[in-house]
Amino acid sequence: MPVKPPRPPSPPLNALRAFEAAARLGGFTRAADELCVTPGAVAQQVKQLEAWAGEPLFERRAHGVVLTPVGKTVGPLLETAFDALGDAVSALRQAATPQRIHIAASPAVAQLWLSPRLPELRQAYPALELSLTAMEHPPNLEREQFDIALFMVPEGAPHQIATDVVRPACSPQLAENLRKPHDLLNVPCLADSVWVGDWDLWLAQNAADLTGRLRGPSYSLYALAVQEAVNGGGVLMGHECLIAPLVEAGRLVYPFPSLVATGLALSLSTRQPAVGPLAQLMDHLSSESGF
Amino acid sequence: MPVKPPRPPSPPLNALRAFEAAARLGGFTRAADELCVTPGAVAQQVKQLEAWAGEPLFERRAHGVVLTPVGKTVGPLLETAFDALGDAVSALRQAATPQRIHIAASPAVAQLWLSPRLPELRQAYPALELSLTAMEHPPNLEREQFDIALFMVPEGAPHQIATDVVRPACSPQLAENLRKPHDLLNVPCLADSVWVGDWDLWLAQNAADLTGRLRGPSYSLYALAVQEAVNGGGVLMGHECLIAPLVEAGRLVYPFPSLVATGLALSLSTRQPAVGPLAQLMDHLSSESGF
DNA sequence: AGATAGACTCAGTTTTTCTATGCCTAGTTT
DNA sequence: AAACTAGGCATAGAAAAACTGAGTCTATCT
Repeated sequence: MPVKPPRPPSPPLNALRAFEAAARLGGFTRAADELCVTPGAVAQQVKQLEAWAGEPLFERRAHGVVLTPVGKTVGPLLETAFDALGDAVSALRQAATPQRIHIAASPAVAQLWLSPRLPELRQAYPALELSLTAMEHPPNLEREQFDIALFMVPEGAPHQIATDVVRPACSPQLAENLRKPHDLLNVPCLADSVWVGDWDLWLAQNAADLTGRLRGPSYSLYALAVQEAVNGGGVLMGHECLIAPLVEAGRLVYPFPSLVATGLALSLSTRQPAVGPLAQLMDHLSSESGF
Repeated sequence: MPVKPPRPPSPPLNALRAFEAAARLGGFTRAADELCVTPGAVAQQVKQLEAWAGEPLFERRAHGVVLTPVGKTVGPLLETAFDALGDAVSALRQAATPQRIHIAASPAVAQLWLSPRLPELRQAYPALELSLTAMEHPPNLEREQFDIALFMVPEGAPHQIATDVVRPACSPQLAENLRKPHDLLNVPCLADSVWVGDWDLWLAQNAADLTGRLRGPSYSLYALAVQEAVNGGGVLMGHECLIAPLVEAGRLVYPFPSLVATGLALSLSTRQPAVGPLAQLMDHLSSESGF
């Protein structure tokens, strides 16, 4: 009859969070990514929670983990709880510093779409403190401290700003050598390492026999490829909504008329109730489809 | 336009918990008590959260703290969130180790009421691993890892096992010298440092003029006072439901017939849905009013 | 005026958490 | 079949966070 040991301990909150993320995302690596730590850290936290519970919560497989029955029971409950916590934190931020707005965007969108519009935004809302973070994948707005996410996502999301269509684009000089799709074999075709399928997509509709036969450098950032195209370094698979300003300015031209939809759309998302300055900003950005 | 700084950080979970407890309980000291840390630790956590939010959440006063408007907004949200978290944790414990039951009880109840009943309980439910923690104040079952709390609380709570009535009690030998209340002036009157008002309460109904005139040692644990009374060391203000076994065994007697209700009741509480072994145990204990 | 309750600060220590590294396993590709 | 890859595991050391303890401070209460 142990009367002494002070109290039965609560499980560490961080371990619960790590488990919740791993359960929701289905893997330690993805959880680690969301929590901005290494997968090893998540593994340790989960192990700690399992030690506390006295039961394994995940079954370890070679390619990822699967929830045990106990884990399956608890996962959704924790998810709800952390959602509530996220709401509370968000309310705190909203109440304490409503003028501080964090925007997340993919690197390409941040540099090509948003960056040119920022000066105007700052002028329209001088009271706001806008900060912008570039990241590959859309953050989970329930969990991460962003107010707005601006990403290319599969069509159908609310607040769609523009559907994504692609077509080759290059500098005016280079365009003179391009009469028909087969001329692409003679120039560098710039590829982006994120949107790798773009060329194949367009070729499938326009010159299927060229698939896989184009050559050219690839870039880790789409904006770099765009820069290269502007400099006449090659033909880019252009996402219309991103390079529109450069086309209007005449620095890029479209050598071929055919455009192909990627099935994605540039879309704006936020937490459910956008109020105050955030709501204004959302409206402003939504209406901003043209330039 | 800061694009670099990895991500806007989430507030530390522990700071949120500390704030939530402080907001709910209305003070750092009480929060510290619930969290099993020192008040200084809570103060630091809260300060950390305030630093994160960029706004004070509490207004510091000489006698405790009061929530600022922002704090008032966020407090209830966090409370809800941590309630949900508590539910999830509780479900985890229930799912992982249903046979492990933690009981919290006040020291007096633990030693005098529960302890004698434990052997029988263990025999009735051999599969259960019962552990018992003694504490002064009832724990918050939503937050602390107890399955059952057994305390003297103001009457009206559900699962009341016995209403609390007091009357003097002493060893049979000592009782021979006690014919009328005024004889109490000639013997040590044992007092408990927790239930300090007991004597006054009884005297008020039976010999108001003696109030404050009785003398005798006081004990930090009621069970010590009981032991002393059994040994003939003085007259105890006896809580009937706690000393009943000793009275039945003839080791204590009641020298005066008058009994007074304290307005408290021994009651059993648990989290909402008691299921499985826990529910059985609850039933067993509830029905256990007599001995 | 003195006592008190409650919160604050700060330094030092303890505890927790994270990273870095290398290893292991089981699908997938060649 | 062999090599490759994705994802998890374990460990040690390093970094960060949390906690304690002691001494202060300041409005209320007596």
